[in-house]
Amino acid sequence: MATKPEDRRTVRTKKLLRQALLELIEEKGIDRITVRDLTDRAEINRGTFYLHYQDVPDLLDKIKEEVFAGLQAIISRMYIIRLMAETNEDKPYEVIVELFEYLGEHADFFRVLLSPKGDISLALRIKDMMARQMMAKLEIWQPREELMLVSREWLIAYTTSSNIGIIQHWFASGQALSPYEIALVMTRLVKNGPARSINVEHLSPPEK
Amino acid sequence: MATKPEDRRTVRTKKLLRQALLELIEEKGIDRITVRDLTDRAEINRGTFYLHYQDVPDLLDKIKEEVFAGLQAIISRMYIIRLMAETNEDKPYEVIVELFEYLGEHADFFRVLLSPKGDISLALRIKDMMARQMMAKLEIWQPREELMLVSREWLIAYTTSSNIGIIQHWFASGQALSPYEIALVMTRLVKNGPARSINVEHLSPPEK
DNA sequence: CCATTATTCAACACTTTGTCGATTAAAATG
DNA sequence: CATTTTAATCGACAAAGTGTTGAATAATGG
Repeated sequence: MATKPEDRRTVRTKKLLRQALLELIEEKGIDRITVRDLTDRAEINRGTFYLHYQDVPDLLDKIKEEVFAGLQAIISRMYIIRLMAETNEDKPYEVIVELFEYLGEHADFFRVLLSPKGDISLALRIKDMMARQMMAKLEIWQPREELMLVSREWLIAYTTSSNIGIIQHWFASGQALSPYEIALVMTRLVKNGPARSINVEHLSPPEK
Repeated sequence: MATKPEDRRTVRTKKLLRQALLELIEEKGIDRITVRDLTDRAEINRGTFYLHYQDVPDLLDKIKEEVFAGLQAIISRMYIIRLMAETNEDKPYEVIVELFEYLGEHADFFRVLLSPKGDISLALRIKDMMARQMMAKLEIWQPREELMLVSREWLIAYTTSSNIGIIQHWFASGQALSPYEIALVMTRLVKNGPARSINVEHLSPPEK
């Protein structure tokens, strides 16, 4: 991946456009952003935009690619099944801590793009990464699908989307918890499931 | 809500626009659809569009409102906590069956809008409906938050997004399961959680 | 049948788009 | 430092989309 170092000017232009895009998405949503909006905000010539990108979605795609590589690296080390089956102490699974640390480092990007005004396809791509990883591991660890309560397909759909949901809510909360704390929350939920997490034995049903 | 019955012509126009919009979203995604695209596809005059809607997002909003009412009615009868805490037999929670029946009745709409090319805000709105409902019930059923493994906030983020994930995957699979079957899958996952669903006791770890 | 109203049609000014050639400014190179 | 290379700017362009208008036409409801 060691490509030629880019001209300082193009680096500056791309950086300004990235920043302008994130700001504008937050302000008016991913649609409704024109090339002129971007270049006005970034204070560059409109023609310059077309020297680097085809259109607004293309710019977004290029920016996404930057973070995908790092994300893929972490997710590929994530053994959700190991988390489910092995870890017994009340400690967060380390790779999940790393995941949230990485997300936090690129918070300006993820906070905007995983928000309601962001880009649905980003969340889907992350989900897809997790799903592939999980399917590969699951086929080895539990080859007898008939022993499972639900088939792999549905378990994966369930788990990946709940994980994304926790990530999205973490940013929506303004990253209220530390990577360690939120990883612990996720670990507990995955290991115990939602039902046991409410502590059924101590419920106070209104009338019963 | 018993408003004046609409002129046949406006009913026809709105129906054609709805159909055209869903087709075009599927073909080219929610962005990139122009008013001209819509009116060409619907075979109506471009000016007619503006007699009913302000712009493309406005049309989408109006169409969404149609199904929200019905959805809200079902979700308000959904006691996810009851599902978690009470039901012990291996039967799907009835309200979830109803939910999937309703989704199936409006499959043309949900299939497109919950897909990758669809509208992120629809899924978020449904999640929000579920979250409000769940928070209200949870505060009554488990007033002592400190007894829970994770706080209400995170439990709700986890549960609602996993539910949306199952719904999205159901449409992505071409509604491969019946409402009863998919409701059973969801019931099992919510009650047992992902970890127990893989049947940990019978795992075959590669080397261990 | 008639009054009402939705739709059509052509036209309007305006914005955005994508591209282009010529010019200017900055960076890389030796 | 001087020279070459390349990025950015500028103005202009046709094409397409936007949102609105007023007059003509057609369908509807009573």
